[in-house]
Amino acid sequence: MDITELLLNWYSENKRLLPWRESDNPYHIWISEIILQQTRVEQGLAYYHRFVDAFPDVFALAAAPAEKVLRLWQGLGYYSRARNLHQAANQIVSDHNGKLPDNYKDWINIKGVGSYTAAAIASICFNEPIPALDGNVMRILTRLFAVDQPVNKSATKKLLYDLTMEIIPQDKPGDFNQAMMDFGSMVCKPARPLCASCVLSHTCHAFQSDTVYKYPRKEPKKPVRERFFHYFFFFYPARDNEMRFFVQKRTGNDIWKNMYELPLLETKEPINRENLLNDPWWKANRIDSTNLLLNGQVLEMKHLLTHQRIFASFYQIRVDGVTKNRLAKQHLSVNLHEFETLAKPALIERYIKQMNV
DNA sequence: AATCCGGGGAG
DNA sequence: CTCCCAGGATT
Repeated sequence: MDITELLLNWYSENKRLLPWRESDNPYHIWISEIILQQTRVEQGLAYYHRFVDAFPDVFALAAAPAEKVLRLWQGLGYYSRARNLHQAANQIVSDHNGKLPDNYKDWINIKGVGSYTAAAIASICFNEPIPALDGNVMRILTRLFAVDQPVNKSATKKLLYDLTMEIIPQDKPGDFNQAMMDFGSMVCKPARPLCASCVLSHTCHAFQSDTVYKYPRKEPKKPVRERFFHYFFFFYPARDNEMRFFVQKRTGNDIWKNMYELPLLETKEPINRENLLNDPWWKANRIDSTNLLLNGQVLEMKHLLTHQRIFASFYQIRVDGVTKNRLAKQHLSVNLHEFETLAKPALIERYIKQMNV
């Protein structure tokens, strides 16, 4: 038996039972593929259920406010996926009468859909024999064929694409692509792959030469950027004695675009209390910091992203009437309940939760 | 072709 | 801690 046949046999006996596999609705496949980009199945599962429940079809998704889509995505990361998905739904409704594309070429033109996702949808839903190269697949291939080039290079990806083109079956490309993903996550795992029980080990160049640990090769990545965020929980009692505080929406090309956070003073370096109070930020926000922070409590939190390390300090400050009015001009005033409905970074969510303890 | 964009789980 | 996950857009 050849690789393809062995793999499909393995798949028929070991495939994972996943909700989107019980459906032949391209919308479900599409949503699942976007959610699972750079995201483990276990992490994405609950989001998938909530998402298709809230937005059962492309029309519901297109009609939804962008803020609601982003809020549902909260905690999943890579939020451009949510923004693009919403744009894509509107794109499909306005340009395609709400009919989802039925081929690779048209899917690749949809916002947020790249070569992998277009290949996955086209092969699973429409039987187009196009390789869907994700991290799992590239790991399997580099081991199977002992590919020495680093996988985080586009030239290597092209090579692996051509290799896969050789073994993808014309009759069931969807099963093949999904089989590769399951096989990669269950057998040909990043660490401690199950070579002893692998049905492909006899043809695996890495296994045969006892060099599985060398693959996939990766070019070292550059060090992460460090950032220092100083968040201010400016609170005040409203007329009904309910606590309200100020938040703002992040704009520009930075992390957490369009999500809500507390008023933020960012510095390039760690900063002491005195320099913090003398920062031009206060003048820019027209706040008199002279008597601020004197006995406010500070909460330190470290937040790790793939490419950034954020050291966050949270300052709780009760503001007087004048400061409140100043802040109100450039910030949104909310209570805890209202803030709950807004999309916010995991760091902010973590702070709010911790605060209530 | 390189860089940026999140968050969480495994080891 | 480090690495990786059903990658894509931007530059």
